[in-house]
Amino acid sequence: KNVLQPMGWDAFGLPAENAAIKNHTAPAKWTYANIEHMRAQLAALGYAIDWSREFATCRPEYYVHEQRLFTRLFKKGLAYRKNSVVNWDPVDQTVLANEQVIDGRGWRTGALVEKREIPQWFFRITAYADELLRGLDDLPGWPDSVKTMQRNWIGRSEGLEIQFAVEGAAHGSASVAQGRKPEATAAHRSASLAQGRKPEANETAPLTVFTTRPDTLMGVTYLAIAAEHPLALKAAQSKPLIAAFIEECRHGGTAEADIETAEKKGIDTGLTAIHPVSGESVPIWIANFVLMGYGTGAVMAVPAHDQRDWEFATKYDLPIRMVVVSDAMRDAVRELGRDAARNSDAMSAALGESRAIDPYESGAALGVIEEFERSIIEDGAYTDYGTLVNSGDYDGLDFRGAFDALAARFEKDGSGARRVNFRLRDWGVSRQRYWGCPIPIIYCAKCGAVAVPEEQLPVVLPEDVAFSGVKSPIKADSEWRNTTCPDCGGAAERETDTFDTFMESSWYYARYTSPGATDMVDARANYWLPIDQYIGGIEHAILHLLYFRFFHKLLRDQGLVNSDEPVKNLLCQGMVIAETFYRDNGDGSKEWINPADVEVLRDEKARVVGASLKSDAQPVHIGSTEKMSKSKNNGVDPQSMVGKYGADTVRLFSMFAAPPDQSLEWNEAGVEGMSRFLRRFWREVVTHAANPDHPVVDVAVLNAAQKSLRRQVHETIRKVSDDIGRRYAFNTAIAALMELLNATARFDDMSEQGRAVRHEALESMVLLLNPVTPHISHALWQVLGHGETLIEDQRWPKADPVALVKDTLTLAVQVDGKLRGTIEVAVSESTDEIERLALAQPKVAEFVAGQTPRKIIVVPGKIVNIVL
RNA sequence: GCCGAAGUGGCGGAAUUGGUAGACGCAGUGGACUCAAAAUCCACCGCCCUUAAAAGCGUGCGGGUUCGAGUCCCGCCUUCGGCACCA
Repeated sequence: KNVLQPMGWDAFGLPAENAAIKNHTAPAKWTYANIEHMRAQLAALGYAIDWSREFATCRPEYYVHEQRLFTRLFKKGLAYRKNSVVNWDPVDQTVLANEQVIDGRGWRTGALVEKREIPQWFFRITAYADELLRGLDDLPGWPDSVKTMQRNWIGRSEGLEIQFAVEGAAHGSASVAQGRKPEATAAHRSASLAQGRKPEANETAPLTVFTTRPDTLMGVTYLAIAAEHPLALKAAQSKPLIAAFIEECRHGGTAEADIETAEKKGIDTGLTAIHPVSGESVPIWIANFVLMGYGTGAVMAVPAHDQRDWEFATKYDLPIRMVVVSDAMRDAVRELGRDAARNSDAMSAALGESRAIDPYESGAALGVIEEFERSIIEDGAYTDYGTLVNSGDYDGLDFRGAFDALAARFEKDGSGARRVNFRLRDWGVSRQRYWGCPIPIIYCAKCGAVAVPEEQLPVVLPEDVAFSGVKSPIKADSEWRNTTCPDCGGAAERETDTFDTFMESSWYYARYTSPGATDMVDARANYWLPIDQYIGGIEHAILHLLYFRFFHKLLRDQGLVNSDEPVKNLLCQGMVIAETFYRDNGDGSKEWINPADVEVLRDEKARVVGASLKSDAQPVHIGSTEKMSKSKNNGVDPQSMVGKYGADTVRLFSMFAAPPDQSLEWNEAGVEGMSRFLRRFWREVVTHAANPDHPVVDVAVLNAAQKSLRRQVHETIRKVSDDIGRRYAFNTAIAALMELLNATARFDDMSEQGRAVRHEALESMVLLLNPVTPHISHALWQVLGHGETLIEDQRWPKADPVALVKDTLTLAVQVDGKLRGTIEVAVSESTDEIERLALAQPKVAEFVAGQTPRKIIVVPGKIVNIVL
């Protein structure tokens, strides 16, 4: 019960390098009844693809398990269908991956992409958001970085949902103070922070916003809604400019990165909302950075205390109203207020007792406050928590106080409520592909979406389909598509989307425990799960590792497994990265060229100045350095190295190159050294074994040199065990073994005990290297005289505490923190004697030069620092 | 833009809990062996000044804490991973 290692699930789907299929130039009739068929077809086309590592759940015989799970989730409401916005390639009429949309890195850019809403299937992962978040606290064997990323991704936030009544009439200039100067704001302030007036009966349903900063509510100067918001669409009906803006928002990627980095743009709807506390009218804008998918698709904008709102307000000349001051500012004003309050103590009393404050009552305080407000207006939002001002009844409260007071107020009149919101969105599992596991749904005009009954599962793909150019062939295959409704028996159509391959990577580990099971897994799963040690790339820190945890909980709730989490210990490897090279195809797409086919040109300082294709010597563009991937064609095949040096050398080399959690730019320089090390090791063992007797170490009679080598042997055993077993630091484990080999080679004692110590050293090294170089270790174990036993059956060596005992230590001696010499002291030496020896050290004495040290710091076993 | 990492010689990297920066390996330089080459072995190998020694400088940049900082704190820069359809 030990280690499960994920296999390359990239091999699940159709290989991206199969250009014939991607470009729809494959034979018109394509038989792909199952993966085996597809492999044969690809082989016939000359694509050598090794499917032996393929994970089996993409095979039709496993469809039934996923489909059965899906139909059960569908009936429980955990799987549902809704419209979702995707990146659409209008030229190829296909869904684009976000990767393909980003300018300079992918195939398509801005204008060539549009957003399109298509119906998609989702798994309700958000129903498990809280459990997925809390579960992270019970995963001590996971890296903190991954847990932090998952916490942030799930993004639990507490806030208020607040309703703003919408007015039909266009707002006039009188509604909100337009000026952004402090004087104007002050003037405005006197105009009204009056009692909230009740919204009148409205033509339009109230607009609900979610905010985590209700303390800034009185600073709201506009509302922003998503381009897809119903209110925006309604406004577009009568206003062509708004319709044009919404259309503009339909272009550009759907990726969060695109939205966050895009220029902030907006347009006034002409509609206004009524502030629920002040009763003021605030304009409603459409903004490209507000997403329909997040929260309610509408936000309250507080430019004084949110940087994005500030930028938007500055750009469109919307008012900025300060309603929170920093605690430092509050304290400063309090001081000034105290000074100025000989007669009227209102200011300090207010600040001290949380009553209404008016900083403008004190001339000195006014200056300070005005300065603060000016800095907000001119330099940017103040986004930290602080004390409320300009907020009527709420003046003087802090964040928590304002939150509670406003929550109570809105909950009382039903115009708002406390709410926990998650950033996490439901998992879209539909893919518009013609391979993979079909989604077992039938659409009936009368009954709607109906799950295929379990006894009719699995739904399999048709044997023969015809490519029709741009669409998934099964969508055009009316014979397969047309069916009857399982409920009413009427004419109906099958869902033609298939599942995302993240589905397979979410349960393969569980299936591995139960080969041949008739259900997804059987009782064997509970013996093996959770996995003790899982290893995977850091690029999966969020999506795969979250879906995978979610799926495990689904399996648990189906009664298939009895644990809460799939994996106890997680090691995330860094990426192997490599440079990318490409040529523009002239249609916005790029042809990616493998680094092996490229000649990199360098100047005399070894800086890269250009690159050309080896085959035609014509220049190619140099892209960014990225993780190796099929889509960027920047993978390197270690097979040529294996052919030249052997698998053990290549394994040793890749383990030695860097610690596993660090990313590494692949470079074959250095493999020669690994080969050299293994050859030396081989020679050392064979030379030693030429002498057939293997004397046993007698600790009592060892001389100093023998003791010293033996100590190094056992220190190495201890270090390698810790490096491999606890630290996953294979590179330093190998370095320690190299040092031990160097020491052993220098050790030329041919006496009986000399050979005994050498034998122990070499035998230990063979055992310690076995996990990394199993072939050579296996052979050398035999060479060392173990003809009858296998190294695979040996116990891992254990450090002998007797061998580790040391008599003396070397201490570094610093003068004023600078290293000036070292001293050799007995392990048990007293501090006083160490101080005396340190001061007596010639180099140290020179720097002390007769001065009396102010302080001598002795850190046992490490260092002495003499402070002058 | 946001979240998570990383930045140390010519190169990959080491320094595990704040305690001798550069282990180990590559590349390089000099030497031994050899008719010669390969292989192997020995020595040197951060920067600066220098015949040499000594001193000084040095872990992306700018500050700070500490007897002592690659390691901790504050502010930046650059690179990599993720940002929901690459998987």
